[in-house]
Amino acid sequence: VSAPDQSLAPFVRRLRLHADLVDRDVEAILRLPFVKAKRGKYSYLAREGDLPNKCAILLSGFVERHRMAADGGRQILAIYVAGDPLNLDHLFLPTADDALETLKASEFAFIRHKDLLDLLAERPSIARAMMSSLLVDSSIFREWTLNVGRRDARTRIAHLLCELSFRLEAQGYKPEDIVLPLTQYHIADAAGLTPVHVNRMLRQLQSEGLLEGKGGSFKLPDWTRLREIADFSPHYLHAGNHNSHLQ
Amino acid sequence: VSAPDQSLAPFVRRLRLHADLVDRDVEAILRLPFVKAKRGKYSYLAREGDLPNKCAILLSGFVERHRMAADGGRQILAIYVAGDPLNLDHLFLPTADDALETLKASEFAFIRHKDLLDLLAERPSIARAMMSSLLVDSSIFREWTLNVGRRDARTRIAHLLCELSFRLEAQGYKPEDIVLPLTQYHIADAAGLTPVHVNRMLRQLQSEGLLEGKGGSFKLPDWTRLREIADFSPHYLHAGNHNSHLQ
DNA sequence: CGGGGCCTTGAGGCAATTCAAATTATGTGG
DNA sequence: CCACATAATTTGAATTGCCTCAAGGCCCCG
Repeated sequence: VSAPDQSLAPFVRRLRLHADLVDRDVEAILRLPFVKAKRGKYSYLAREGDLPNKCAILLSGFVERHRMAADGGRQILAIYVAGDPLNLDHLFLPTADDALETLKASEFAFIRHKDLLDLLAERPSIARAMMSSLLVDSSIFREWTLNVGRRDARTRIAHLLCELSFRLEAQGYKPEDIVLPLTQYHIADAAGLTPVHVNRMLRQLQSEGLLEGKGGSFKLPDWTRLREIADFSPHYLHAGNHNSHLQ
Repeated sequence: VSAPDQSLAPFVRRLRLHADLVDRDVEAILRLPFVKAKRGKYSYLAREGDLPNKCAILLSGFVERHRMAADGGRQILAIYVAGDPLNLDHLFLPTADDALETLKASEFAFIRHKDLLDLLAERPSIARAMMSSLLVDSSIFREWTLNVGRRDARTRIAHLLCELSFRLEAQGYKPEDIVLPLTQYHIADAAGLTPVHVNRMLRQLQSEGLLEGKGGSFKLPDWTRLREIADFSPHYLHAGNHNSHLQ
């Protein structure tokens, strides 16, 4: 048997953040049938009300999930990084409740629901890993509510940047290589602020030496101090919390 | 065989909102071993960092889930009603990331993780129902982020009340019987506002005829109009969206 | 019938918004 | 590779929704 295609390796890395997988599990995932696809910047993968029959895994790039308010306001609800599954929800809920849009040119693997469900039925340890992954995503949604509901603008923005940076590092990126492809509009919509005010806060963070770069690509030179002012503690991400404690 | 205890019937009703269950499924759930318990008003069921080995199902009453910010601010992240499972997360993630606290005297069923996991392994349709339930909860978390991030105070509060009322109705309560046991502090912490401002908004809603009662027990006399000003549409609750579309 | 939690109201302040305009990047076709 | 169009950032000034601080009143429960 030849070595399988490594395209889904980032997905494996994501699953391994939260649960143990043995080699046979990994092989089974890598052998999943999938269709690879590329999308340009600001391209919609799904819209509210869609009825997808495939799950999308983000292999490279960045994707954002959002929902609209009646007055036209957009709330970004999640930002996905390489390795993240984007819409496992539709394995069990038919209709999409959010839109998915790329933040930059990105690559995806589309996996048919049936193929994924078969795998989960066959290999319980993969099913557990996927459950953990979904539940961590859920915990992240809650942290975003806390962020938007109870933290001031500066803290809120810092927290968002910390989380993304932390998740990218957990996925194997080196801190010094991390570049976030966010415009100030995206940060505003993720933090529940206006772009104007985001701008002022970013300049403040910059003058404090906590932030570098601009034009949609930020770097974080002083991770430790940023973390403090961001009220960021990574408990809620459950990285390294494996579920081997269960029988 | 005698008719099983009906204590877990509200849980069955919750699961049936999102997925189909046959009679044998229902029986299997009702026969789960559980410990019944009562708790008074404002009693903690769990705190951040706990390592529970049982899942709690809310049989009657109300429970709230919250997380704290560094400055002492509390963000309520979910409000649970009779039938809701409170912490299925711990089937797959060992440590609690939020606190759970009763809003009034309530009853619970505690089910050992092992017993629940065995049931899920044995009856895939129940596993699917539970997945749907978890994913709907996840969608609700996202709606709360939108609510807090992008809606003004009046809309935000109205939306919160609409959602609770809708979910209670879906669980079988008659609209005219619905009484929400929330203080203005709870509404404030759920909506990301201060109690003072909540008070002013409630009085405004009251003067518009959209709200009745006070002292921690609200009624909604004009559901239709409240729904409009609340920017509430129940798509995100996926009630009645069954997953029989698969295979 | 007394006390503590919860609600109510007012006045002043501030963080974030709105509106508007100038400046700087980005990308594309010639 | 430059010119041009468009998108994104930056800055200022005025406004406002919500907050803070403070005090008084209600009402439930012991």
